[in-house]
Amino acid sequence: MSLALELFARKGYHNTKVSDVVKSAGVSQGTFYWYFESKEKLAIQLIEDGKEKLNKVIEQGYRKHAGSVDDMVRSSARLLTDLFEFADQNRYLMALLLIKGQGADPLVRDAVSQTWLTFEEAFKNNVNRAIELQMLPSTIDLSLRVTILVSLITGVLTKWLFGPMHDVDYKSTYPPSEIAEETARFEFRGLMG
Amino acid sequence: MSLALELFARKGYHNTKVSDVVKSAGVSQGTFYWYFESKEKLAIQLIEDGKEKLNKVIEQGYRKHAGSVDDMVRSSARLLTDLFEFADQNRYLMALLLIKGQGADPLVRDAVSQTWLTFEEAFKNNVNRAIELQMLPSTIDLSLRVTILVSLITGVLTKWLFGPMHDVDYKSTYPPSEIAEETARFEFRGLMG
Amino acid sequence: MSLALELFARKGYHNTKVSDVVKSAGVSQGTFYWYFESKEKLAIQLIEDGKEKLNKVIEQGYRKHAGSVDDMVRSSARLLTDLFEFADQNRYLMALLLIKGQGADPLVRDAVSQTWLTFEEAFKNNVNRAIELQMLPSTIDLSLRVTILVSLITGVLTKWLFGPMHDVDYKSTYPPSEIAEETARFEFRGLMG
Amino acid sequence: MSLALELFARKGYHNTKVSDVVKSAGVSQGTFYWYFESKEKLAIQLIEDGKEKLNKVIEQGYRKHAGSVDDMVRSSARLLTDLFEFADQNRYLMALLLIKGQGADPLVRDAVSQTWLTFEEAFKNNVNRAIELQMLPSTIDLSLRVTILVSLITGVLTKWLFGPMHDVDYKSTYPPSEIAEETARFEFRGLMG
DNA sequence: AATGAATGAGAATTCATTCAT
DNA sequence: TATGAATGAATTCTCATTCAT
Repeated sequence: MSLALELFARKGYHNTKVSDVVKSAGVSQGTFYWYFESKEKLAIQLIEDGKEKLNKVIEQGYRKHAGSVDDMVRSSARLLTDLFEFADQNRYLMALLLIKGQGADPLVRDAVSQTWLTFEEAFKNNVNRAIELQMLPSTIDLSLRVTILVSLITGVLTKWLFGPMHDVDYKSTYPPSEIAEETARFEFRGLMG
Repeated sequence: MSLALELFARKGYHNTKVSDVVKSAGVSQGTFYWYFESKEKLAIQLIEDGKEKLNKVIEQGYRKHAGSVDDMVRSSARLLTDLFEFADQNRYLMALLLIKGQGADPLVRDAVSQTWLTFEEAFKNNVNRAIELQMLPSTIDLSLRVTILVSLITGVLTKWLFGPMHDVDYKSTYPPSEIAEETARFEFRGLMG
Repeated sequence: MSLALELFARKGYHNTKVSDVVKSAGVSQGTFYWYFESKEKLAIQLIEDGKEKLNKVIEQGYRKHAGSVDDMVRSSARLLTDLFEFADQNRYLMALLLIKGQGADPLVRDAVSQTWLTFEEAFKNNVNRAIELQMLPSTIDLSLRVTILVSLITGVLTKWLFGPMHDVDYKSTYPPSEIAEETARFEFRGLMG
Repeated sequence: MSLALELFARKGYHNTKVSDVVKSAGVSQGTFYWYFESKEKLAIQLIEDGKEKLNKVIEQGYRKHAGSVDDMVRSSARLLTDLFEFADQNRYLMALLLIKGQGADPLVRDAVSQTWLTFEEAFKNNVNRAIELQMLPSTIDLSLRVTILVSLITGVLTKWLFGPMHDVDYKSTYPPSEIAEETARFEFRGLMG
């Protein structure tokens, strides 16, 4: 299955044939259909499994106590570092979620979109929590700012992971912590208004 | 051709069949091949035509004179407003460039990637210009910040245009100017460090 | 038309597209159909025109008077020299008749076959004439020997013109007269029994 | 596969559609591509398999010991009888090699040409052997005579198998042995100079 | 559980021919 | 006469899926 994930990530959904998947796994075509209902279902399952893992990372960073501004930037940076590290260790999953999934069939695309909806929801909760704890000013356009924030994070993540040419094997020169801190600074300043 | 663009944008490259394109245009299958070498070449041509138009928008916003900080935010907001308005009026093109292109065949993907490389280059020049004019502090990690900036812009653009579900017909509640201004503020604060 | 002949000879009937023919002639596709009913008819016409020319060559060599054995070999060699020279000057025609024509459509193939039937007939008449003039012994298996004779001639002609790889641009090291004389010797000895 | 060979022989390469082949075999179109990479590869494989079989026939006739002139004619006649019998039992193969193959695509044509190159080589070796054994005079133009000899054989073979109209179902009135003997006589006289 | 041969519904593309101008 | 855009039927090939073993 992780072999299939790599293939989807590298070649895209449509350019990954069932025959490619079984070849890489060293089994027969028929065997594939004993394990998976269809190619589409396999892709959806891969995405949903990935969604769970991704959510766990974000939930762990969920803000619990109030703190100073410094605390806030630091905890944001920590969460983003976790996220970037997770992403780096799950490149094929991220490639499917960030880049290749949208070229697939409707149900696969929906699974990808759901993943990012959940992701955004988690961030919204986190920002809301910061407002509750009065670490951030409450503004009317919170939703817009969170939108921008999530766009910033996925945008940076994509570029950091895959570079400008969307190469699955791209390796950024920046370590996760550095990109996370810089992004957190953008985030903080942006959210502070 | 713009009909094909819409189809690519809506259904993706692989799920848009040549038969769909000709049906929507009301011509025969053979006629398609009188005008286009292949489906792949058509997609590439659409992307390259779009790239030109997109570049024109950005070039017009190129910074010429020094100015105050306020000037800078305002001129950035103006450029972004132009960009968002262009994107809004060329939703199908942007869908292909931002979302659907990466699911296509290698040469099509390359054309998309080239478009964003050029895009990033233009922004880098613009920021460099601002540094020359001493509107921005020169920092070592300019490249990283521009990367983040471009990620921010494409991320916001994608979400504003197509919403969280990547729906081609999505309509944001924010007008171009507002999203542009808010993004410019993020940008400015981020770039100022 | 001679351009079409060359294309048929080089690429074969099916691999020569009407679009190739018109391109080489510098006219439009439509114009082709003003001059020729169809691609098939064009090929047939080319073959039938060639048949006429080929027949003229053989008819000129038709035996009129009795002569010595030496006369006979010499007149045979002369006929074959004429034939080989004609063939050399009409390589594209010969390629179509000897090699490429059989890959074409039924009616084209028939035209080719008819050409060789006529060719064989002419040789049969010539041998008959030699028997009448008592230059050759009358044998029961004349027909078989003429068959072998014609096979010999077309076989040698093909190889001499196009070499072992059937290359239209092949150039034999033997001049027409030499190959003709050698073939005539084979012929004479064969026919004499 | 032998069904495909028959179709190629009867209708020619281009007029034999993959759909014809699968229809005659009673399988689906997809099955064809399970067994063969492409129509072209199938034709090439058929030709190369045939080449092997044809070579075996000629190799068995390879001259080993010196003998009288009579021996030579007899052994030549025996080889040719074998060849004609083989050809008669492999009419479809011979039709492809002798007639239809040249109308096909370049790679198929090359496979056919290679077959005849090998064939000629084998005959050249055989004649050389006869010269070594001093059964034939050594002459300068051996190469020319072998060329003529091979032309004679393929020419006679073609006519004997398929008649003047190149009809795959043609049946000559001469038995293999008779045509072989007559051809051997032509051959012998020709080679003796 | 596993195989691998078989399927068949399309897919892109080709090309001889037609036709309005 | 000549054009070139348009046609559509035909063709090769693909590939997710099925099924007998």
